[in-house]
Amino acid sequence: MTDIEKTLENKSVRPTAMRILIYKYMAEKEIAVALTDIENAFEKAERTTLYRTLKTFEEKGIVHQIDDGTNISKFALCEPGCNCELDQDLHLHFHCSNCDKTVCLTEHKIPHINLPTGYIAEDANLVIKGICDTCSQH
Amino acid sequence: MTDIEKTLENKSVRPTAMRILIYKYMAEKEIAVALTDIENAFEKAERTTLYRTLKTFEEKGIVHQIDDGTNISKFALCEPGCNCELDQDLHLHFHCSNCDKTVCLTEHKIPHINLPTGYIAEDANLVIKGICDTCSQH
DNA sequence: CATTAAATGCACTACAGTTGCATTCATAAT
DNA sequence: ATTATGAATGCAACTGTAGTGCATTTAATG
Ligand SMILES: [Mn+2]
Ligand SMILES: [Mn+2]
Ligand SMILES: [Zn+2]
Ligand SMILES: [Zn+2]
Repeated sequence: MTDIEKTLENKSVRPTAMRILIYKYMAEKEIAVALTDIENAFEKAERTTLYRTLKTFEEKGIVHQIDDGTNISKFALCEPGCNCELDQDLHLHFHCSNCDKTVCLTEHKIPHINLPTGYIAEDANLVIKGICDTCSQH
Repeated sequence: MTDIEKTLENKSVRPTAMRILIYKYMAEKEIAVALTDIENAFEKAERTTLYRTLKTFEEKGIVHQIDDGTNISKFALCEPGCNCELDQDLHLHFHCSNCDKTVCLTEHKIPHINLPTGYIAEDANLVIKGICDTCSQH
């Protein structure tokens, strides 16, 4: 049994062939991926299966969904120990307006924000847009 | 000439009947509105006209577009003196998961964030999700 | 009134997201 | 080993937002 299979089983997700492929694909990519990215990476992939796989992964805390402002949902593997299903891993995300990639800045947490009276915060999303490290070198 | 007409002309936007109506509608609403909200508010409204009106308003700095994480673009009137077309009015937004409304917290600016080396910030979007002041009272 | 450009209305496209249902597959019980 | 069961997948279709092309109407100008 491979590491990926173990990871999936630990999260109560049956390690099917497609799920393992998707997990591996996301692990190799260092950036957040869209449904369409995965679809294009595997010629034989069925959009619905990918969609439901990502949904399952998200529900089981394997990936987290990212809204980077492009109106296309991105997904990234959760770090080990990340409890984002409890909204307790509020790291920020960076979207490069040049190469269009979105990355997790897992070490950079969203600072605490004081809200007006009556407002109760449950979750937060912070996206910085700009030029990524790769693009700024050229 | 009404105040609204003056405001539009000051921003080099011709104050047509529909534009005045849309502006008035947004001014009366205290919350951010979606294209569909406006469409439903005026039976006779043409979706394309609303779409292009909001686009014009945004280009001329009359409204700013808000990505509140719902994947439905919202719009809100800019405060007087807001220069959001220069990405210099980085206030945060609050989205209520109960009543689904989105509000500008114009007094609450997005704190400065230190990024890893090589990353250049140009814009930022911070959305807090939770329970709004109205919903938390009940 | 005639000219001209902006604004609007209508039709249609593009695409991410989503769902229903039939089929296949894996697992566990018999 | 066979069968029963539910999960996973494949296929088709639908939804809703966003966006574009083009003809027509409207408003400003001389
Ligand atoms: Mn992330
Ligand atoms: Mn705002
Ligand atoms: Zn880049
Ligand atoms: Zn509310």
